[in-house]
Amino acid sequence: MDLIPLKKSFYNRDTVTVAKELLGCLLVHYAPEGLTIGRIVETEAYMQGDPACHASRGMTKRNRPMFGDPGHAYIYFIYGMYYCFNVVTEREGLGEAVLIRALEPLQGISLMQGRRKKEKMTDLCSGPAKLVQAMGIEKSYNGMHLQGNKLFIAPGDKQDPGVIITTTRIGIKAGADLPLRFYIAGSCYISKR
DNA sequence: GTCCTGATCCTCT
DNA sequence: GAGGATCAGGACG
Repeated sequence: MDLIPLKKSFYNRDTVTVAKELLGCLLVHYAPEGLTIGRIVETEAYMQGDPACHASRGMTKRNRPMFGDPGHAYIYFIYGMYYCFNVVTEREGLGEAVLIRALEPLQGISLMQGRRKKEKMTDLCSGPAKLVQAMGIEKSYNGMHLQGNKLFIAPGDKQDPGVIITTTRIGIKAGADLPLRFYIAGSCYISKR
């Protein structure tokens, strides 16, 4: 399969479109310990005017990467223990992003199992904080662009990712009724609930 | 400065 | 199904 990073122009579009088209794409991380790859099976869109979006109340030290160039990573710390991985979308300065919520593990499975201290395939990447752990993504990647050769997203090997289901988002209160969560129908690697 | 909340996950019942 | 871990931001005084 081709492991060529998606171009900046892919991300510099409507956030919902990017969130849908990221489904089926591959998240690739060349870590010192080895290569891990996961197929994106679940995303959520966070947009301007959305109370749940960190950027909805202007720029702060924490959310500054969200206002950067499209195609940058925005990684943020939550609940004192976990990190979530987002990709910045739309034009620079707008402050929109897509949260990667779940992956189907493809390569580096044993590495993921070691990092997660879990054996089951469905326990490796079935949640935003889990996949960050399994992929070995660190907070130092915050604000980094995804066109390099360490951490990036590549087009999926299949043209058609399958049927995309649109539902309301998970685990948030503000804006909970907005249909901004997308996942691949039938995948057993999504974060359920 | 204090207080509260959260785009979570894990470990019990 | 419920509660704890654990900390940075944001709201308020």
